Amino acid sequence: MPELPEVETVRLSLAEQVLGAEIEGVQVHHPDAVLAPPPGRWQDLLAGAAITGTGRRGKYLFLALHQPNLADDMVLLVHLRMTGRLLVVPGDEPLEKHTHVQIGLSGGRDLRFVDTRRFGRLAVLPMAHLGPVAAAAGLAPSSNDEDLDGGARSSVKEAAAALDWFQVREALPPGLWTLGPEPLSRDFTPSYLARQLEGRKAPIKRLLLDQRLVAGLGNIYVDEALFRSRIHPARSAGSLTRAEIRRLHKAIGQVLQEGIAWRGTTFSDFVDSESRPGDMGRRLQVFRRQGEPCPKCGTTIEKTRLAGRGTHFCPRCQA
DNA sequence: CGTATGCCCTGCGCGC
DNA sequence: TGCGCGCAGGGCATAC
Repeated sequence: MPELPEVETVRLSLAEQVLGAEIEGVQVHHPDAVLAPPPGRWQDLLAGAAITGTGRRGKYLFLALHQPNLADDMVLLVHLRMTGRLLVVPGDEPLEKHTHVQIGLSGGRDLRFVDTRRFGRLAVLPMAHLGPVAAAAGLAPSSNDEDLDGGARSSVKEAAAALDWFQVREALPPGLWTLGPEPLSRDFTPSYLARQLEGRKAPIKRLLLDQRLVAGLGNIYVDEALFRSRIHPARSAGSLTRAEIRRLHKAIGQVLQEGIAWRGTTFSDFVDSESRPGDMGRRLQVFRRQGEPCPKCGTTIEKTRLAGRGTHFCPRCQA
């Protein structure tokens, strides 16, 4: 299940592999995988575009696309959800089952979106319409002024018009516009976290999974951060002391950094764009370790259900 | 507004 | 060996 470290791992490997590549063709094999524009428009819209940048915001991954025909840069938005994979493979490789979108690149390679469970989604939109989200994701538009002469200029269309962006905007996931701060940025401070938790009765785990509070945490890293800060996942958020909030804030940063450093957690599906699994799984201290001894105190790790999710914790360390 | 629930979807592991 | 069932869960619609 790709969370922030897994999405960042995919972004980094994609940047190595496809930055500067040109898109030669697009085939949408499963229409449900694309939110917008309609599947039939992808080929014309993307063919000839160059991949000029990568970005990430929470669990959303972005590729910046520079199409010489268009006045504005575009963005390919990807959410991997549970089992989505973005793979770069030789273009003549047989299509793996559940390959929903196939993007042919210069150099005879394919960028493929493969997703067993079909929860993942792709979209193309004008970069300008991502607004502040684009900047927060680390995307910067490139100018078309330099590579157009007067004749070409008159034929340039705006990406907004080409994409019928009103429809595109309607189709985008609403959660994209309400993401909380990046947990590894300066915006995510202990005092911000304290303000968000103040007076809240909900279990701390449920709030940490809410992308509006902080962007990019999922089930794995929430369980790990709560273990490392010695807080029971069912604790009422408003009952956390200042010391506990400081510990939690620190643990969130550490566990995410560690996840990125080890290139993500692989249980079954997750791989980066070179199909390499991540090594963080063996570093996890409680997630999917029910029945094993707690690495700190030896007590048997338990698994319960909280906020609709499997929840792992040490009943002794996390009082 | 805050919170709880069900849905989407496929593969896998379990019990019989 | 085969079959059916439950589980896995991110995000969102819906209900209260």
